[in-house]
Amino acid sequence: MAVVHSIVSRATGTRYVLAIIAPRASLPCLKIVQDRRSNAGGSVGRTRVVPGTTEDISRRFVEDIADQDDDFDRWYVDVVKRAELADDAPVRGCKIIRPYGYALWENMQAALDTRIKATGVQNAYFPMFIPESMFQREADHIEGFAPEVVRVTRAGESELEEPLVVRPTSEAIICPMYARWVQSYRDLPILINQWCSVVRWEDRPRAFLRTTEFLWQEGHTCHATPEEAEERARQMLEVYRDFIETELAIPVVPGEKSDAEKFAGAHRTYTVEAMMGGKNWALQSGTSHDLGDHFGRVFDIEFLDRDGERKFAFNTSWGLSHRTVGAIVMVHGDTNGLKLPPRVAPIQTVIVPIWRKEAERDVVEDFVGEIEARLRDNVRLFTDRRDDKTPGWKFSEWELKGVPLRIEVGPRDVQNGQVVLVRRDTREKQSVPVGQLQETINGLLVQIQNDMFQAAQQRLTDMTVKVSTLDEMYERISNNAGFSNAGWCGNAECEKRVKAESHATIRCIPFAQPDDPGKCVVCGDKAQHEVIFARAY
RNA sequence: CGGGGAGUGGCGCAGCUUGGUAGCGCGCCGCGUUCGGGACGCGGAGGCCGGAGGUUCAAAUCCUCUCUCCCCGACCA
Repeated sequence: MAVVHSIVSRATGTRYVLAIIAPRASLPCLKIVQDRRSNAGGSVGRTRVVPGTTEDISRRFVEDIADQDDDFDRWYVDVVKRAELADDAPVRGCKIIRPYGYALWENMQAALDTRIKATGVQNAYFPMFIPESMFQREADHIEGFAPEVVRVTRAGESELEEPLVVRPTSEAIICPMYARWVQSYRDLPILINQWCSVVRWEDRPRAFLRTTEFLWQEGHTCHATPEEAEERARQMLEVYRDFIETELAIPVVPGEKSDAEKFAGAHRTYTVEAMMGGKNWALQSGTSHDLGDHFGRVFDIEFLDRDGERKFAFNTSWGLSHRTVGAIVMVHGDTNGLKLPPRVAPIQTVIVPIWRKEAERDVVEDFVGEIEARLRDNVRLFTDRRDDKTPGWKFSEWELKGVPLRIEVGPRDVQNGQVVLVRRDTREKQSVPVGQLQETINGLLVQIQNDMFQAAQQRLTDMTVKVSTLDEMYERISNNAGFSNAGWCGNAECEKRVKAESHATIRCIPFAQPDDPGKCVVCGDKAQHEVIFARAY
């Protein structure tokens, strides 16, 4: 059935496999498939090994995203590019967020922004440039960010009298402004958020997950008491948890960071950690910091309290970035591409009209118009009317782009007054009479959102295992087996050793703790907490 | 910042060992036939071969220098 030849390119060391396949029909089918063992750059557009029968191959004739199990990182890059979420920029480490990816981000922004405002926070905007001297006032802060800070030293034709730092985060410019605005306890609290981009020079960029410039929101609050700041930090973490689980259908583990993993200059750092697909690595998906009065002291945010005492204010900061877009891709995606949660999907339902002859086209088009009129106001809808693509091509395309529901409308459907409705997540098809379409779609979108969350929750549960020995834990880590729960004595040395030996870090100390955390998985002393060890992006 | 690899139409690559003025697949444009799971035929457009210098009658190909990107390691949302 298939004749296979193997050729190794001298130039690149790449092995090519020529598979000549006898097809069902008379058309000869020659497929060049490539075994990627070279590290040559570039990925999109190549063809690859497709095991199976002739039928499989004709079905997946042009398959050019890597297989998830085969090479998950490559799969991620391919999907992001092919689904038109993002593209490479001419500047190192920077990415273009394309309209489809940006529409997704906008939907996420809207949902999160609403939640943030509901807690009494207002939006504002602070400049991206920070005078270097201001940035350097906080020692831990400058030390923490020094390797990745970009400085501007020239403007126009002249050297700047003082270099400007391009914000890697905005504490250093927001806190001095708070110092100016706060005189009395009556001026507190200040609750401000800003949507902006920040710049951190990165060595190993990955679209959405780690780029030189990235989009996020950063909230900065200022309080009269440590209790209030602590409460706010915890409150915003809960906002993130709710947002990520409800809108993105991604289950997370909320908890506290160890000292080593804390934000530079923070009193306490809280995090929500999610488990990605493929390698089951962790992704820090949102963080909230109780900064104590540290930044208040450094930046002179001083006020007269109601007891007549002068005091330094207590701050929090909290951020969630567009790396959560990457989380959606990695948590929900499958071998066919993206799978977007209905609540944030730019297109919730796509209509693919099908016809053979011009006469059919008119009939189908009328019917499609009727369907659009029924659905338009309640569903984010798009009709793919391109006539240079076949329906089959469109099915694959919209699956790749992760649209939750697809409506197929052909002449047969028009005749029966129904449509074929297909779920992206399960690929199940059903025929639905147009009269019931609106109702069915509304129900399915909710169902899909729930099912996606449940599936991710199931995997998180299955892939989180309590370990009691280092060997067991390292075994899991090297097998990409997911999260390992383990006792930890609280000693930074033990944490460091694990990182050096396995690349895994303490992702967080979960809020949900067992009655007895047992013994430290490293040194065997009595454990203070049960923590999650995992590799992270 | 250490180790490895690659730069040739939009994308993926071949050509280089053995110099002779660039080719394939996909994509793109036009026309026609198609269209219920990634269609096909015919006809087109598109490249000073990353850059600079050198050798030569002649350089994508040989030599020197340089830039960029990618992959693997140490740091990070």
